[in-house]
Amino acid sequence: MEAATNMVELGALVGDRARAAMLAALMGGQALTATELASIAGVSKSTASDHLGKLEGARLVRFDKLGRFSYYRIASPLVARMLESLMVVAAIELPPRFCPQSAHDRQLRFARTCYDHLAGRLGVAITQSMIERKLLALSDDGGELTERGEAFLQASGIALSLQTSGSRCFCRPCLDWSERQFHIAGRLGSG
Amino acid sequence: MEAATNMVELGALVGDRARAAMLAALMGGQALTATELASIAGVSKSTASDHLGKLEGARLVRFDKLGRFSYYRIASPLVARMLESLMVVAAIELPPRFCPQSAHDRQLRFARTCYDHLAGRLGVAITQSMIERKLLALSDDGGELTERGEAFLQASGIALSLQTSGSRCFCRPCLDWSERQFHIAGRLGSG
DNA sequence: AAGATGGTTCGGTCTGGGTCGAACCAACCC
DNA sequence: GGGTTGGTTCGACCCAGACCGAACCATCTT
Repeated sequence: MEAATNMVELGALVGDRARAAMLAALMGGQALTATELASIAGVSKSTASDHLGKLEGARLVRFDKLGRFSYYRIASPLVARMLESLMVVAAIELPPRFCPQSAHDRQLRFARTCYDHLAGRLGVAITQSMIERKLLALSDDGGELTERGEAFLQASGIALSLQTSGSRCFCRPCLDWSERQFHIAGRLGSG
Repeated sequence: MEAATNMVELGALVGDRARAAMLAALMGGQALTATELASIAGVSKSTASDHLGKLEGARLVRFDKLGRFSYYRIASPLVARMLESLMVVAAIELPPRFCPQSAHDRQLRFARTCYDHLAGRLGVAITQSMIERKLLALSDDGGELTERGEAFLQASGIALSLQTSGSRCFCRPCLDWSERQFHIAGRLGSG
């Protein structure tokens, strides 16, 4: 089963406290420096450098050198979606356990971006509201604006290029790992 | 970053040769016994039992006891999609390397089911053919049958309940890890 | 030039967890 | 009952890899 060997490598990469903390932080969408990531992960700079080297070697993250700073970020939307799906399963399938919340964690749960779209309590609330007001209809793997929804957005002055022929899905549901509710991914979510 | 701790556990679970081999085997969709999985993973029964216990503890797999046999299977479609996304990233993002193919692997690449829908060289070929003949249109996150496509399936005598109000998306693209091409997931793919 | 800061490389240490065999339990068959 | 096979538990072993500090290089400031 050679096909599985790469998956092993990938899992092992994510299956480390420090690296996972770094990846989770980078899921915020903005690039972070090596020292920032070391601080977040709670390891020394040398250890962080080692980890980041491995993540970069596996093409999970990319980095740009700006002067003496190395700005790391998630390598691709594909990687982001993989991590998101990991977080979803981690949040739902794993047996519940005691999980103390830091102030920073609470703040993150309120409003955060999920790589490239709005998430957290705020993102979920907006989505729920739109569904209740019948502006939006979501299924398991896709979703669409209702006619009322289109009119509503037009009226709100939100400009949207509604051509659905583009390569990116207009919106898709993205199960939020912190709120365990759906929010909106795709073009609509990043508006 | 407590939110990441569960993800670590999950990654570590997948990031082991034996467990990944078991999960990959179970992605075939059919339930397998502990001994079969031990053989596939190339470990002793005791080791396999240990691994399966951990996977079951994390709710990644479920098992039913039938007599003295324990039949293990993937716990949920959510887990299957997570593993699929891992395989996709593993196949694409990781730097290419020499990867010898066993006869069994080649066979698997030709026709396999991806948890619950058709995949492998065959599934990809069907999908490509349908797109070329303009029976099907796929975007990044969704897809739909064209009018020609609906007519074609009707004519082929393939019965489909086309009510899109159901909870499951009619079809969605699923990037194949072995062929690196799209195939069809969702209701259409399992028909 | 000198100092400060970001980042990497290199040895060396140490622990978590993957591994097995043996003993044991449970279900089936004769 | 006695034998066989599927599966789990336990104890002991061992190694991959996570970690750090120190030395080092690169970039920027003064």
